[in-house]
Amino acid sequence: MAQSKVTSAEVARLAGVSQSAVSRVFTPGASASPKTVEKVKAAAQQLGYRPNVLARAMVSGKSRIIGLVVAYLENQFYPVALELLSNALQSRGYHILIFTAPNSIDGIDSVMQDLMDYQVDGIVAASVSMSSDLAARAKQAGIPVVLFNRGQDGEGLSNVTSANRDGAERATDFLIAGGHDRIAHIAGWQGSSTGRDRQAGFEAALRKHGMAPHAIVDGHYSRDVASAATRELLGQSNRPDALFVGNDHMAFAVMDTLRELGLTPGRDISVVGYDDVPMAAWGSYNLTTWRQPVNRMVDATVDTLLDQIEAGAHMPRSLEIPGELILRGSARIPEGWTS
Amino acid sequence: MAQSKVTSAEVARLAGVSQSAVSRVFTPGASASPKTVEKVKAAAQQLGYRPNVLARAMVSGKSRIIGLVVAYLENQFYPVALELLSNALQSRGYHILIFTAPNSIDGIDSVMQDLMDYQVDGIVAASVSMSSDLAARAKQAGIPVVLFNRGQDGEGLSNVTSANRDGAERATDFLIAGGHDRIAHIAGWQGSSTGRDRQAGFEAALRKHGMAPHAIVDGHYSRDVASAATRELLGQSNRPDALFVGNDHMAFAVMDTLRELGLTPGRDISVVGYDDVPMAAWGSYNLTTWRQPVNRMVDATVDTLLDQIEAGAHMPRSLEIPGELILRGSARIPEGWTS
DNA sequence: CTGAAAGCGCTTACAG
DNA sequence: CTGAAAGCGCTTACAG
Repeated sequence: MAQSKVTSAEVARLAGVSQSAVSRVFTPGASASPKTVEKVKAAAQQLGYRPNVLARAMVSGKSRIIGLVVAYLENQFYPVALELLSNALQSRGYHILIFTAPNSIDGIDSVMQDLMDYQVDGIVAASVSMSSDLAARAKQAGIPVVLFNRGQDGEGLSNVTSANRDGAERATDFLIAGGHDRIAHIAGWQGSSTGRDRQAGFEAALRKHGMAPHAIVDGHYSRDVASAATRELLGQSNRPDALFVGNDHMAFAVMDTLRELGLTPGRDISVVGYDDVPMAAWGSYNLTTWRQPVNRMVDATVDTLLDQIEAGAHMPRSLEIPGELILRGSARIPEGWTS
Repeated sequence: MAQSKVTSAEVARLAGVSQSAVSRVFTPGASASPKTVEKVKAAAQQLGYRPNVLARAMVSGKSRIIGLVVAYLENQFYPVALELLSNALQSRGYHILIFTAPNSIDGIDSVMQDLMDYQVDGIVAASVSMSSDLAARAKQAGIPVVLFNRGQDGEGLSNVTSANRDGAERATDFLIAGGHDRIAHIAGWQGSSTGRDRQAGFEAALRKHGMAPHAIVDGHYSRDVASAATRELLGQSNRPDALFVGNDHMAFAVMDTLRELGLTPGRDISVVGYDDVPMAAWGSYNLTTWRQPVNRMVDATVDTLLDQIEAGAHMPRSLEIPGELILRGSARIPEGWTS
C-alpha cells in the first residue's frame, strides 16, 4: 500500500537527466560528471530512491544472496557460526537466505533446488551431506558450493573443517598422558565425515600407545543417545575411567548424566569434548575440549566462496583449520602437561 | 562456467508452444490444456528448467522473501525461534533473508534500508527496537513488519510477545508463596520492553503482598553483567533469599556464580528464570522458569505477517501469548503448590 | 560524460 | 485455451 517504490525513471525526471545516468550514479565504478552525480543524488534523496536489488540482480546475473543450508541449531556451534557468517558476508555486501534442511538426503535435494531457484550466487552447506548428483547439478549451474564443517564424499566441492582427525588424536593423547587406561569414545554420528574422522583420530592415538579402546559407541550427535550410552557404559562392572566425546553438545549431556550417577567429572572420571562452544566455558560444565576455531573456519568459508564467485576460482579447495586443546576442569591434567 | 540457466523461451521452443504457455504451466491457477501441460512438463524436465524466482518477483511484485533482523544468537531462545520460523515460512513457500543487527538504533536503521532494497515481502524484527521513523518508512513502502518478542514503542506495528508482565508477576507470586521475603530481581535490559514489563510484573507481585523488592538491578541480558550483579548482591550482609532473573540466559550465569560462591540453587537460595529454553531442562541447571511458548509465538508471528502480505490485513495486531510456570529444582516449591 | 535502446526472464492483460 | 505484446526496474554496450 502507500506510495511504495520509487524508480530510477522518476529520479531521472526530477533530476533532468536520463534514466541511464541515474543508474550510473548508483553503480560503483561507472562514470558520471560531478554535476550529474550531484543532481541525481539530490533528486534521489528527495524522493527516497534506492535501487531495486532484484532488478539489478536480473540484469547483472549477481543476486548478492548466499544460500545457507543448515540442519539443526540446537548445537550451539551452529548459531555461533551463523552469526559470524552473516556478519562477514554482510560486510562484503552479501546476505544469507536460510534454508533449514531435513536430515534425509532426499530432503536436502529438494532444498537445494529451491535454493537455486532464488538464483543465489553461492551456497554454504553447514553440517549436511550432499549427494554427488546434487554437487554436480550445482557445478553445472555454475553455483559455487562450500561445505562447512563437513568433508565431501569424493566429489569436487570445496569444504572447510577443522583438523578433525588430528584434533581427536591429540585430545586422546592428553587422556592417555593423564594415566587413563580405560578410555571410551562416544562418537559423533558415523554417517558424517566429522564423526568418522574424530573416531579415527581416537583410535589412532590408542593404537600408537599400544592400547585398545575401552568402548566406542555412536552418539549420533544427540543428547539423548549420548546420555543413554553413558548410562550403559557406566552400568557395566568394568567402567571406563575417561570419555572422549564427539562434540561438546553431547559432552554436556554426558556430564549431566554422570552427575546423576553420582560421579564428578574431572575427579571420578575424565571427560573431553570437541568444539569449544561458548557454553563449554560456563561454570557448570567447565569442559576440557578441543577447540574448533569457528571464526577461522567462517573466514575460510567466506574467502573460498567469494574467490569462486568474484575471482572465478575454479579449483575446489579443501581446508583443514588447526585447533588446540582447551584445558578446563572436566578432565585430569597430566603432571607437567604443557600445551 | 557450465551451461547454466535454462529459460522459459527455450522450453517453449522445445515443446512447440509459446513462452506464455510455459509460464502458465508453471503458474498455479493459470489455465492450460492437459496437452500443453504435458508437452511443457516433458520439455522442462528434459532441459532441467525451473522458473527464475527473481524474474517472477520483479513482475509479480512478490519476492517470497521475508527479512529477518536478529540481534544476538547467544541466548538460545533465538536460534530455537529462528529454526521454527524458517520451517514455518518454508512450508508456506517463503524464505528468510537474514540480517544481523548492530545493537544501536542507527545500525538497525541502515539494516532496514538494506532489507527493503531486497524487496522483501515482509519483515520480522526479533528482539530489536525500532525507531518510529523507521516503522513509518516500512509502512509507507507497504512492507508489513512484525516485532518478535518486543513491544512497539507507540507506533502502529504488529508485535508478538509472551504476557511478560503477567508471567513475571506469577513467577514472583511463586517465590513469595515459597516463603521468601528477600526477593531480588536481576532485570532484563531496561532499554527493552520485555525487560521493563517483566520488572513491572515483579514489582506488582511484591506490592500486592505488601512487600518491597530486596533489590533490583539491570542485568542487560548479559551473562557478565548478571554474574557481577549476583556477586554484588551476595556480597552484602543482608543477602537475598531468592532471585527472579529476567531471562534464562542470565539465570544460567547467576546459577554458575552462586555455585562459585558455594551456594546451591534450590537449597540455599531460590532462582527462577524466564523463557524456558531447552537448556533450562538440562541436568546441570534444572531451572525453574516461566515458559515463553516459542512455538506459539512463532505461529502467531507467521500468521500475522502472512495475513498482512496475502490477505492485505492492515490493522496492526498486538499479540500476547500466555505462558506457564515450569517447576524444576532451582527454587523451593511451596507446600501444596499446584500449577 | 551522456542518452536511446536492447535485454535480463518472467507474468499478465488483451485479443482471438 | 493460446499467442503476441507490454512491462517489472534495472545495467550495459553502443553511438555520439
